[in-house]
Amino acid sequence: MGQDEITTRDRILNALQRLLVEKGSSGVTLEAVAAEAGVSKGGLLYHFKSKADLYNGLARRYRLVEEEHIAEARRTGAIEAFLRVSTVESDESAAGLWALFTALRGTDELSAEARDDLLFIFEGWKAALHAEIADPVTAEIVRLVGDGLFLSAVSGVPVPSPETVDRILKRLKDLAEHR
Amino acid sequence: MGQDEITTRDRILNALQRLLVEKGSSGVTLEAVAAEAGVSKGGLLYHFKSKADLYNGLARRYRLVEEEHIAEARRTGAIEAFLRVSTVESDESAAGLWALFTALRGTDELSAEARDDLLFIFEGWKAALHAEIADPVTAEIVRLVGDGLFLSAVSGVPVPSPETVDRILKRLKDLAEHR
DNA sequence: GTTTGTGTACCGTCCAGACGGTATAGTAGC
DNA sequence: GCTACTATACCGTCTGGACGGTACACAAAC
Repeated sequence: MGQDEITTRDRILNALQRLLVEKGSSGVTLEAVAAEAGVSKGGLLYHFKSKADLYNGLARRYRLVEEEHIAEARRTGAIEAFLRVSTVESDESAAGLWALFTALRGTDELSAEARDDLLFIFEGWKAALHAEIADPVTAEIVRLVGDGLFLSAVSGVPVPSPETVDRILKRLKDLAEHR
Repeated sequence: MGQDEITTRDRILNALQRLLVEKGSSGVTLEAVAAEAGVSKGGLLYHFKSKADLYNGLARRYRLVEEEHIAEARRTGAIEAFLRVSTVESDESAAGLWALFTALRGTDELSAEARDDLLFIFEGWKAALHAEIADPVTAEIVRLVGDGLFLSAVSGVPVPSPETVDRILKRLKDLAEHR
């Protein structure tokens, strides 16, 4: 299998993500994921030996991707990167992350492993913000605004307009710099 | 049935809330809720004619309670009330609200009705904050910090210490007043 | 003032379907 | 001959929901 082709494994994880976003965790069955990925049920179970293993795989993939984001943000400016990332509306990946995050609690089909992978993402952003912003109270405010934006963007709660987000970003940058 | 006794209906909703918090939405089955409430399955279905109806009932109850909170907060000061409400860690009602909120999406067993009831709560707080804070950008920042706090408090993401919350509150009040 | 009827508040059982997971036999490509 | 699958059949379990029945309170009707 060539390295420029998408692996079946990734196709399966994409299918899981899509189903999670579109139908929610109750729509995720082994057969549905297999069908969505264009794979037989047996084929799916060849790659992921159980449903929990499937969720673990997706969580792990999110973590690896987000580690990259965070590392880059530490170079280019964490405040702006964080608020931009948190605002992504209608982004499939963000919606998937949220869907996985909410599916995670309340279901014991999610292992502590997956949970830790996802929490790591939040912790990683937190650490990056505190590294960049001297005052810890301001850093926490920025973090909470970002988490609030993420919650809004991805869960149907009213989301501020892009212009408002820009003004919020400017205000927070001011707070972080002088004073 | 005396008016000082708790109704069976409320006992059932309490049971649903408890199960939602402790086991998550996958732990919510008609039989489990009935058992938790000390009612037979048939009895449960007498009060709520389907699982969706059951969720609707809980969402509606949250909305009614929260309308009261918001109305009071408009009298006593929305900023502080909002951030305090959002910080409630290990509060059963808040945890239940969160559990319901996350169970809501991703399952079609939740009607638009229930969804609207919960979104109303977020909208209500938003309106109260904007009524109290002249500058809309500041008002949005306060709202997002609160939503971020709520997300943190209730979902396992790292939560700031109570002292930090106090300092955040003070900082936000300063922002809201002068300038 | 007891028979008759109506509504409310349940209980217990049953069932068709869906689900996770296992198993097995077979196939195409390297 | 091993890897990466497909296809199909099957099992045990659980679930939402439907259903029939029960107990009791209250009210007319006679």
